[in-house]
Amino acid sequence: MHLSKFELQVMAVLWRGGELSVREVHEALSKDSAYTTVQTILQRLEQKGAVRRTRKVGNALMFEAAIARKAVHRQLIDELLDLVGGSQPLLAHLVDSGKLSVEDLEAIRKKVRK
Amino acid sequence: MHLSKFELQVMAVLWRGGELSVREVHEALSKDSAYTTVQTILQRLEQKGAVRRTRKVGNALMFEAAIARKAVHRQLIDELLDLVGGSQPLLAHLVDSGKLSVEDLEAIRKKVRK
DNA sequence: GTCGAGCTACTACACATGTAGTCTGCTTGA
DNA sequence: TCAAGCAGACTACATGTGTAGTAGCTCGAC
Repeated sequence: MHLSKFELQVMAVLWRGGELSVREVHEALSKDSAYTTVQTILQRLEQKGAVRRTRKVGNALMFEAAIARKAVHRQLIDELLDLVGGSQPLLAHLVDSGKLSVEDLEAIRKKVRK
Repeated sequence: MHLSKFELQVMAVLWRGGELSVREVHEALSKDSAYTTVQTILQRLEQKGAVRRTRKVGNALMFEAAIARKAVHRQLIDELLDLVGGSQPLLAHLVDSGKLSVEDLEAIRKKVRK
């Protein structure tokens, strides 16, 4: 399954918020897009099986993520690794651009040990 | 500027190979796509300013990358960081999926020191 | 019971992308 | 010199994606 950039943003909202209505997702997205646009994306996500309807609250349908955030993120990361040529180059880039500090590395090293 | 997945694959070939003809790029891509498809992609990349023609060798045009691999990769990585929520989660994923060893971390740590 | 606000379902459209065919012209070897 | 072949230019098309409007239904308040 492939999710577009906007679809991923909507998924991110659902992963954070759990069960949400279209309106709630729309508000979480800072309203850069129209309400109906968010609605359409949610519909497409449902067709793709990434999201499911749970119940109706008043007039509104509630949606929740139907796929795991971890799985999706892992796939994204794997694709990126292919493009940049592995973990080493990726980390090198992060260090270069100052996005990875010695403290970050230390924290991860502890995790690996466990 | 936004490059699609296939466009990125073509760029990767050019970053590796330097100045190449359409045929050479096509062969480097394992011929999963038709020759003319690669031709089209190269054309689009040229329109986007990601690639430029250098000279003619016999009948064939030669192409080379007009944008730096580093800059493109950095952008890709930044986008991914946004999606997964920063370096920490990214590294955590890498560790989880066994793509990041203690040795990798050690190597990077040395780099940071420098 | 009725009406209005809000929500869904359906439809639409432009642009990006992956894919590739065809036509025409240049190049080079015979 | 002339033809065969290779290459470029142009064209085409299905699908994905971002974007949003409209029509009609539903629920709650009065």
